[in-house]
Amino acid sequence: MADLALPELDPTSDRPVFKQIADHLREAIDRGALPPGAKVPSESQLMAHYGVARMTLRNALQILQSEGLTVAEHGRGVFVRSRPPVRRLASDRFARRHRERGKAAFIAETEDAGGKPSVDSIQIEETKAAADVAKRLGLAKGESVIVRSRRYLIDGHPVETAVSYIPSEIARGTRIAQPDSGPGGIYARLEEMGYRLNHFEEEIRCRMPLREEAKALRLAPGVPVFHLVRTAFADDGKAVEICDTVMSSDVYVLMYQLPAQ
Amino acid sequence: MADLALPELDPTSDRPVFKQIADHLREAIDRGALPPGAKVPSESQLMAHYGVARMTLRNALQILQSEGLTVAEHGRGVFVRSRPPVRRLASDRFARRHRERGKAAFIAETEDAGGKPSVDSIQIEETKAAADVAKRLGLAKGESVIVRSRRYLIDGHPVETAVSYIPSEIARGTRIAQPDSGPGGIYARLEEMGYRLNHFEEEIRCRMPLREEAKALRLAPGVPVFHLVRTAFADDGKAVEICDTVMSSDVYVLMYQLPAQ
DNA sequence: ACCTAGTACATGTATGTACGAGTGGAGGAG
DNA sequence: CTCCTCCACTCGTACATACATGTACTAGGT
Repeated sequence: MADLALPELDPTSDRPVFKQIADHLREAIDRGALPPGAKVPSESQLMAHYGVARMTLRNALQILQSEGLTVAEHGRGVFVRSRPPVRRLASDRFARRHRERGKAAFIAETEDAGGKPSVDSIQIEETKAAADVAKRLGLAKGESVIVRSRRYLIDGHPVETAVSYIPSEIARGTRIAQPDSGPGGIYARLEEMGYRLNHFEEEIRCRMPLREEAKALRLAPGVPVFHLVRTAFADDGKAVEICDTVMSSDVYVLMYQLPAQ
Repeated sequence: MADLALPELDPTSDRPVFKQIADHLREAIDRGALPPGAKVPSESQLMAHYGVARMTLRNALQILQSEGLTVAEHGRGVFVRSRPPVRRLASDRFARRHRERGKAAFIAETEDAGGKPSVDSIQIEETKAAADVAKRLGLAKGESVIVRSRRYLIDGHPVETAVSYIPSEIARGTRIAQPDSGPGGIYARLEEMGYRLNHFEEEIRCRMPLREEAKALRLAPGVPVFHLVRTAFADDGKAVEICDTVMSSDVYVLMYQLPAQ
């Protein structure tokens, strides 16, 4: 703790003690005195250093945690998070040339990056489309859709959940309604069936995860998620699929190319 | 509080009390019993209802706040956040046809959406490019860049901060190095100067804000930010500008179009 | 050599108290 | 009637204490 050089509290400051302590630790992290993976001094050590109550300290540590700077591990200590964004999604990831290699976008990308992709929790059901889904797909309210849910993992770590909706009229009885949708994924099947894909629209939000999302993606506290809704349009201008995905923000960097013209 | 129908605690559950309370309140919010803007029962009311200590309650409320579901207002109460995403950035926002209308992207978009755009804190300086900036701009380390910082507001509320970097060799002595960059913004100036823009690349991350960012954007606790870095490429393939922006996630939804081909 | 119990230490949960500080309404002074 | 003071209620900060629970290491027994 010596090299940390944590300053003393400033009793004249208006800033509350627990925030001052959080500032000191944050600064130490920024400065590199507490590099990623390093153990933050324990609560008792910090209590002794600052001469404050444990609650005050926990409030300070809570701030850092909610900022995503640290993770607490029960019984072990508090550690500085290391968050190397691993995956980048480029804007040509759904290009037909990739699909023709016979691999779904996620699989191809992950292997290219040297990771081991996997998919689990695949569930398929058929239900009436909810209002927003129906709207995006251009369906009448109450029309039926095939719902494909699954979770993507890289090297065993969950990174993304995805739920696709395809009009039942298109997908019923096809391989799209099977757990294994076959080489090239859903989009390859759609094209085989004559729905030549024209373009995609992606809508991106950023927010804190719901409880179930945090659980499914094993997110540390203070980690927000990308919420991405992609709509696939066929050549006739009709939407043929929408895919609702929630992605851990630690792992993803999204990349897009925009025309200037 | 009667219509809230908050359940009693389950003493047999393994789930800690403060999390159970958070669950109840979250459920009430989801259910609509606590609509956006509604006042959450005060700490003392909840203490009476559940028969727990104040700290326990504050822990529960802290969870909701860190999830971005509520905001506490000192002396008034805790309220359910209403967060209508207002702005959508379409992927053609930098199309030349908009630029030729003589308005910068932000101004045009905001006015179209019926808001009053403004820009403040405009600062211009010239410094040596940091490593990552130099790399993106294809400059040698230590080469000089013009740095334009500013903050964008809609109806007086800050929504985005942006910092642009342009090689000094290009921008020095031009209007780009002036606080008012003129009609159509930086990109219009670059094209006038013969750097015909070819395409843009955007790189999007999502994370919790730093303290200064939260302050500059007046973010409530539990609100993450989009961190977007755009690189503008001229027809010769060289990068002519990069723009590093931090956007409040409750105000923005980003939209992109991807080709299928 | 191996396994186990104990122990020290870490964070997690929960109670209680006290006072500070912002908000807004009630009620009295002018 | 208006203004202002005061008070009740809100959340914010900080203290002290207790016990629960997870982790890692050590000493001891088998």
